Amino acid sequence: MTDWQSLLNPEQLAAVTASDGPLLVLAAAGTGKTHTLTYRVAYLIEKGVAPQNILLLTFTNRAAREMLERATRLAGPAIGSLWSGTFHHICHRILRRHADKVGYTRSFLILDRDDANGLINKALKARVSDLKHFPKKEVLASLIGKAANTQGDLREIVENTTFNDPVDPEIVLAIARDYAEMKRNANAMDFDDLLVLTLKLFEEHPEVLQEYSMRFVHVLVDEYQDTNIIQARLVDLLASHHRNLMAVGDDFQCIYSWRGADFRNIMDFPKRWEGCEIIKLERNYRSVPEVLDVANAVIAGNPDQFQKTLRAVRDSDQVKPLVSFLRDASEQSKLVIRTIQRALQSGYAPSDIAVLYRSHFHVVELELDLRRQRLDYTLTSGQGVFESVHAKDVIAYLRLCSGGTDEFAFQRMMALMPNVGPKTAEKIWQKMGGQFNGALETDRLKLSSLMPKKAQEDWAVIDHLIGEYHSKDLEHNGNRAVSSFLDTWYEAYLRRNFDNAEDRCDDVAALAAQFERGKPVAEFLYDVALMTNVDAEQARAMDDVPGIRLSTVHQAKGLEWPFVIVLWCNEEMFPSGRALKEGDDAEERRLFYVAVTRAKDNLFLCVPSTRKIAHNGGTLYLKPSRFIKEIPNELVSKRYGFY
DNA sequence: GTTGGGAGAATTTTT
DNA sequence: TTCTCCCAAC
Repeated sequence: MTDWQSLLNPEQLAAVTASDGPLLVLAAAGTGKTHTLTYRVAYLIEKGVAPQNILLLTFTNRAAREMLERATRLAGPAIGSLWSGTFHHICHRILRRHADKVGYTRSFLILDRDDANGLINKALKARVSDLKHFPKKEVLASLIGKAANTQGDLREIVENTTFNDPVDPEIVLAIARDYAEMKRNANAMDFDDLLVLTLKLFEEHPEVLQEYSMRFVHVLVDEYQDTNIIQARLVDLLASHHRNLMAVGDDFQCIYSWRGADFRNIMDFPKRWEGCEIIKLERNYRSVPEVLDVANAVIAGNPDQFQKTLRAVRDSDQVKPLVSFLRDASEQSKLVIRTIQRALQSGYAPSDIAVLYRSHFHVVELELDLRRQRLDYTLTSGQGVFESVHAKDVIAYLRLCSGGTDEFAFQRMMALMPNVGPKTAEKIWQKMGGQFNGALETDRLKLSSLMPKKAQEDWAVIDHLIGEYHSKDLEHNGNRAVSSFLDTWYEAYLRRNFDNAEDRCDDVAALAAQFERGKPVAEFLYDVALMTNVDAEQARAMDDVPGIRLSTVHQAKGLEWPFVIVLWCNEEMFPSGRALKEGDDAEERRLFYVAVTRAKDNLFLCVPSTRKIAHNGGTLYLKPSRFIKEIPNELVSKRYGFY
């Protein structure tokens, strides 16, 4: 028997050993949320609950992996049969079994953002002639996504949004309908559909819901404050039979409302789950009191929260967080680099240091300077490896190899052929009768005969590869399939078309290396579809020595570093001007709170006073962030200029 | 219909 | 500085 008492503080112990029934754990930053959740899993298993009767829902793959690893260490390998993963993963898993009940086949495809935007663009072009005075595909995608994630009325959303030019909601509705129809015809779901259709499945097929709600005796949800209405509803349904629901979250850290997250879900949890127990975790093990004082001061600016105060467990180190007022980006860069070098000299490892910022473009200049100084860093924001064109090409090739009808992979491969553009590709697709299965020789022969003369030679190579690696051979030869593709054709293609072909090849090789762990290709392809650049970087960093971490605040949630530097604490930057246009500053303040609470020992806040405007070279004056002004003077040291 | 050049715009956060 | 769109030439 495990001695839980010696491993946990009284509040954590209460949460871990809570009896059956609904339970809300309000866990402030750094109070051992993950710790508590993993011990809860281990406790349940020790108590005799079978792992396959436990469902653990998270928001990121990283959190899922981390908790599973830790719980395995506590409870042993049997834990493998526990269901854990992101909402999207679990929904995906469920839909693979029941997709036929919501109008799809079980071999449905998953659209990434580019695929989805491409379809929307198609609908847009068909409906609107004057594209200059109509919202772009990205804007339309976000409107449609907002409607899906909030289960709201698209017309209302359009009517309540301000555009440069007046927009007829009818046209947007028509485009949304076209988009939905195209998805269905292609047997494809976007990310939102995974959630929406699972909910639909449960609501329309009580027998399916019953199977899962009976199976999951215990449902545990991490980061509950970031659930949107669909996710909250899914959780309610899944836990409806046994009523053993443990929701863990921190309303202070709700930072995804632009994606439909609604922190009222956590505020209303006690109402929806009557008689639920509430436990607050407020003892912070992470940070020195100087950092926590700032964090508490920052969040005090927000109304409408569960009252929680971070209480330090650690002793003071007598060093207050530092606010540095600087002239411009280059001075900021210099200061950051000097700070990093001093930290390294005093014995910190590069991986102890993180540089955080509101938006990816804030870090571009610093990245160049770090490279010049030959400091190792890991950048996780911006476009990830899996989002790059070349990675998608390779994935499309793998999808074709693995058989089944996949119009998106088909179109992408066609576009790589010389003299084949969108029109020809579409024509060939039609002549193929709207299908191509790489596993069927008849399909491959037919396709080869339809290729234009100029593309024949290139296609013959690909056709040969697909033939060689079709379904059954492919299963455990993913990396070989990819390296053959690279060696016999794609590398040459890259060299012909790009001057950074080397880098692209490296990315592809890294992708091939993902197979080394013996994962079947089909599974790999599903994972890739739901993977983010954070996951990609992490997979890569496993072998490398991780350097200084450069990350957006969003990606930094749940992580901690001894040294944290926050860039661009200015109005318009942090809080972001765009976000302010959408609503009040409460969410930006929560985001700033998340940034501050990542720091264990040292916190540096940078406040440059100007920035360059990228295109015309002009200079823009920036006020210090309101969040800096809200911190009482005595809680921080202030430094002006670069010494 | 495709391709490549050139001009122009643009920079939130992510499953 | 990097992607994206538009137009003109093959």
